[in-house]
Amino acid sequence: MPEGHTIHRAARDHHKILAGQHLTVSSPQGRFAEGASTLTGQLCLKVEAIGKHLLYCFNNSDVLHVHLGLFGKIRKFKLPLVKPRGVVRVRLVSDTHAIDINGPTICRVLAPQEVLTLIDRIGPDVLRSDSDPELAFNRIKRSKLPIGRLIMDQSVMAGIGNIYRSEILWRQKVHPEKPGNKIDRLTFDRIWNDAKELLAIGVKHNAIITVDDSDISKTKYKERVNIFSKDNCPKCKGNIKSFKINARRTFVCETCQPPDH
DNA sequence: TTGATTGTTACCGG
DNA sequence: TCCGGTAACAATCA
Repeated sequence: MPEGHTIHRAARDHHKILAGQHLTVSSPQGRFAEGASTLTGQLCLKVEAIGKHLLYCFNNSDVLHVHLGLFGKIRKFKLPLVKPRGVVRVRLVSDTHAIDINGPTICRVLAPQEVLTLIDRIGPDVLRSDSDPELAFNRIKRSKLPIGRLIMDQSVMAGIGNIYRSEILWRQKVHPEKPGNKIDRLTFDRIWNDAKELLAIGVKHNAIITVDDSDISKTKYKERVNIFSKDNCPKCKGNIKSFKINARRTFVCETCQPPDH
């Protein structure tokens, strides 16, 4: 489920519900996230997203670090507590709400130094105002790897997932197999800015929307994207080609995104 | 039951 | 050292 927009939306939402409160942290099914229950009673200071990572920061300088991976889910409830659905790894309870986290690949408590190490290996996040896109461009321009791989490499730049990758490169007319070192500055800026805008739309609507039509939030998923998992290009009607980059499906219209130039 | 999936990491071999 | 491929892990649904 999650690309960067999902995590940023959760962070914003959870901050409202949890910050400034002493939480109860538990693991209802008994599969304990490492050390999480020790956070019970701690004051939650803030919740923030860095790339696809969620950080719940507490008064004692501990941080609950969550990464949803491919299948992780977050559910939010108003009190009173309801029975957990599926295997809930961690349940965070404030005065008003409960948050259940199912299926994360990472769910653990970090000490301050570990948080710094984590932040250090995450590239600039397109959704954060404190990000420096220069760092991403420096990596890309020195790499022979395909741009489709680089923009989804969270250490190069953070936030883009498999759907946004195909959609952004199509919108910017860049072939996903073009090597990073052939991407000029203007093209990189277009990719970065488009990612920023699209993910922000994603946060707002809680959905991946990459077509330009307005009032699109009510339509079906398939109508919100241009080429991902589609057969024909909405612009030129030509065939969409599909292949894998890094074991993930990628889509390209080789008419609108010519392999050269 | 099988396969696929909006993710990431570790490990191996070239 | 770099890079591609593969497996592993997570949960759910068609």
